[in-house]
Amino acid sequence: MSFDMESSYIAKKYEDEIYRKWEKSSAFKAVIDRKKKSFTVAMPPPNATGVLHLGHAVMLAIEDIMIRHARMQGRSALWIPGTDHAAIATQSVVERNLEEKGIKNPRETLGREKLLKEIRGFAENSKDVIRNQIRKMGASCDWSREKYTLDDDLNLAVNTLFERMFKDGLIYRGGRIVNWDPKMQTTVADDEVEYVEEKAKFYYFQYGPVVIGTARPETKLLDKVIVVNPKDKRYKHMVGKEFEFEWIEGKIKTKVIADPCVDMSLGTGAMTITPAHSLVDFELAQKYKLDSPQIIDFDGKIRKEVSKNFGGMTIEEARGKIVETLRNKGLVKKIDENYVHNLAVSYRGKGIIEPQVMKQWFVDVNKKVISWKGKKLSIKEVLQDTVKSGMIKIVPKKFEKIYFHWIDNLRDWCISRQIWWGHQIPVWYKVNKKQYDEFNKRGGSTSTLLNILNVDGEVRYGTSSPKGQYWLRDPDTLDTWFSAALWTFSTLGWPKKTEDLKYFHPTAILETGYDILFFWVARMILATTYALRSDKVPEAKCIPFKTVYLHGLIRDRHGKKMSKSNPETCIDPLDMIDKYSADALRLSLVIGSTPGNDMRLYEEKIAGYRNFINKIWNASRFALINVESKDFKEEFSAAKIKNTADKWILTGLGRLIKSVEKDFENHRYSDAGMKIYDFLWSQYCDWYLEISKGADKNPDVLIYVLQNLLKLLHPFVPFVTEKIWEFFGKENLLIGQSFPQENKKFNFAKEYKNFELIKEIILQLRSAKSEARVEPGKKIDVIIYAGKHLKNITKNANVISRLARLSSLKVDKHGEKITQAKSIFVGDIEIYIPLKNLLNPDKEKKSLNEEINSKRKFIHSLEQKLKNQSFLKNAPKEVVNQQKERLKLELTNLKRLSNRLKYLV
RNA sequence: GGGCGCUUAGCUCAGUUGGUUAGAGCAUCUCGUUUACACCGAGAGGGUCGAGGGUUCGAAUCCCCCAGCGCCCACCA
Repeated sequence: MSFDMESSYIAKKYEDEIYRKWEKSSAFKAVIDRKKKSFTVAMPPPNATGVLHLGHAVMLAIEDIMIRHARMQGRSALWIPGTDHAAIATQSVVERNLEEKGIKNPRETLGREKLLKEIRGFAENSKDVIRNQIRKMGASCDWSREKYTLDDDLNLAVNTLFERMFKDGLIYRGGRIVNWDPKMQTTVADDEVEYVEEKAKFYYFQYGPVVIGTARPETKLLDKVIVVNPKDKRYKHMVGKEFEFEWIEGKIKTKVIADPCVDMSLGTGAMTITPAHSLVDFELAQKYKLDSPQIIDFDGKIRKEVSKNFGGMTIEEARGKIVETLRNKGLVKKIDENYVHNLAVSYRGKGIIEPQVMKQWFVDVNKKVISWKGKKLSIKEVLQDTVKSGMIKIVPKKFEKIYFHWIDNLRDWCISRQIWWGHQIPVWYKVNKKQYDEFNKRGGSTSTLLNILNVDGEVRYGTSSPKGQYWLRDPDTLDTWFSAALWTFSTLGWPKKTEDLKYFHPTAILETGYDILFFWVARMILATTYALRSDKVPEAKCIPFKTVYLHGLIRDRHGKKMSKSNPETCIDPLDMIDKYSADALRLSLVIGSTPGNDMRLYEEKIAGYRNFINKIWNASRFALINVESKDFKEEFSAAKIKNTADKWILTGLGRLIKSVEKDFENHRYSDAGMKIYDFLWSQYCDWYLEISKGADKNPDVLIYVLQNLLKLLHPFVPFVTEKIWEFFGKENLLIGQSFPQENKKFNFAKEYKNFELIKEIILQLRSAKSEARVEPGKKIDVIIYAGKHLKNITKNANVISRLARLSSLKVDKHGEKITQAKSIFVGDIEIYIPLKNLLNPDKEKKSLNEEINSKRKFIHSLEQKLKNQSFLKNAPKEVVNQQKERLKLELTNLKRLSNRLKYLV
């Protein structure tokens, strides 16, 4: 064994080298082995837009723990890495960069092909950056199976699924109200709309016979219908009648209808509707077969066709002007300046959402076409069943409720986006010559144009043009979550029937942040159940994963979201790796975090775990210094263990392993990590190594426990443990070792208990102003120097009598006859008690009195309890006996305390 | 408006089916440095477990109510 361990662990020096070693060893590569069970995790693909942030770091840390643990358990563990093209996010970043470079309106200036080339270059570049960052975290993923959502084979998967859903009528083109982002010029899904509270003006206008309230006067240009509640007495007489009166641009005719959806208590109880720019109004208009004229165009301006005076104006301009017009006509009744409402903004682009009626592509969530457990079910129903029936478990459970609630409110999913970066929709429209020419003349960039041209003819699926003239391919792309939804099986080769797919799917667990439960997790269930289900494939094989583990978000020390705009609290994982090691960062992200709960992170926390990493290093260093290479045996029998301390640490290790294994089963990674942390630091180092210093060491046990601890720690802190493993001069890497199992032969319950008692005694003696010392070269394991006048140290009366019981030490009934140095044996451990260091009698008296008082109180309450009939009747016997014994003990303690007090006086 | 959480030491958080006198890390203070480690060791102080009520022999834990904070969903004409 070569020995060149520095006195502290230098992560920077080793981490990259160790990662290369793992990669070279093909330890990450998952092999199909029918004798083994598979364990698959599909890595949530980071967006190919830039840099790794803490959200990725926490995901990588937890998943790597799962994977390394499974691998060490002997399962064929596959972790599929990859990246996501992140349609809107990426395109908007690239467009912004180009604009900063001075290229105005990049879509028009560059055109489709050139812009896509720009984006592709950008994405390739960030993919490289991300790959390296994933390596920096120590992620043991199978790089040979790396995927990208725009790879050819994943493209094929997307198109295949689209085709099938299209033919099943699950994907349809429909004119419905969608969330339109005028800034990015695209639709976004319902889930991608965020609401931001905003203070705005709320206007009350005289609208013919009624007063209406609105925050958006500009949408009222063409309102022609008044809606009231049928029960509303104020308006009952008007229902069904028509009115003619002066409005924004001259006289208009208006009809009054009644519908129960109107809230009488809200505003004036009367409203007008704008079907083209409000979901509720749109649904009402459909119910009563009303027109839904478009008022605001796709650029967010008033349409010229709609208004002579306001056409072409932006919303803000028009709003002011319209209110002015109405004021001049005397129709403004009141303006509420402090109206607070929620402004809908796009989750990605932060553009203000304008609802628009458009023909777009949707996934029907209510059509019953999936064969599921003997019935034809809808997407919604299958989504519900997978979780309700327990096929898929969500950790923590509270998210199951949130999931069901989401399904209840789920509407058809709009999957078409009017951007270019992504999977182009594989459908073609039959148009006439005029439409064809016009489309091409005007650039044909998005389906917005198809809407303007009113394309409404035959539609065919295909990735190449159907035969015949005048076919136009839909220029739009699919929602990025559509391809992401296929991630677990498209990465394994679907639609081809690959061996990988058969062996590694369904994946064991999906680990991700709870913030994308709906965006992604639910949609994966949606896509997988539909895509994989057939008569030959049973339901249980048609789920993407068996468990969903949702981690919390990382927040700064004040509980706020970390954002790059605040560099003071924003932590860059790479900085932290550089400063404190990847291992320390990993621990800080895992320990103290419970699934589904947000966690606060700050630098001191990471520094704390860096200290622990160093502790592992030094404990190993100490052990290795003390043991020559051929000095220990890896296998030994229980009979060879003689020392109490050895028996104690081995038993403790067994218990630790058992408990850690249980924690892994229950996804309690934080608990598992904390237990190993505590065992290594507070038991192995603070007790076992200290004790071994003065004694004849048993190198077998010393090394055995250390090696087991390294194995236990490896999933959490792979780098440092692997590096230390090298010093054992083994051929095989630690990553490929098997995870420790409890060795039942090394279970010495009696000695374990004894040693725990010794620890307690020593602690009590220590707290009595004493010192723990180890004397080299002596036979004894522990020497305790207790304070002088031990007889006056009240706390230890009990200790002394317990010591007496355990040893041959003679004390009188009050335990106060120890007046000089003594050494006693507890088992094979000798405790040496010289008396020195005088304590302050006054102080002692005071604290003694306090203690006696609190003891009295406690004894009183115990006595009350033991007199209580219902306690005696109902409490379990063991508890009663326990309490009785305790009372006895406390009474003797009280006696001793009182005696001690007398003695002092 | 509907739903879901959270509130435990100065700070960050554990506390598994109710069961000894409620725990850890950091921070603070005191002492120490011996065969690994100052990124160290030993010790101390610090909590009416958000408020109130209930169930129970026994509640941080279960139930009710109140307060504060947060999240999700819906919607705001």
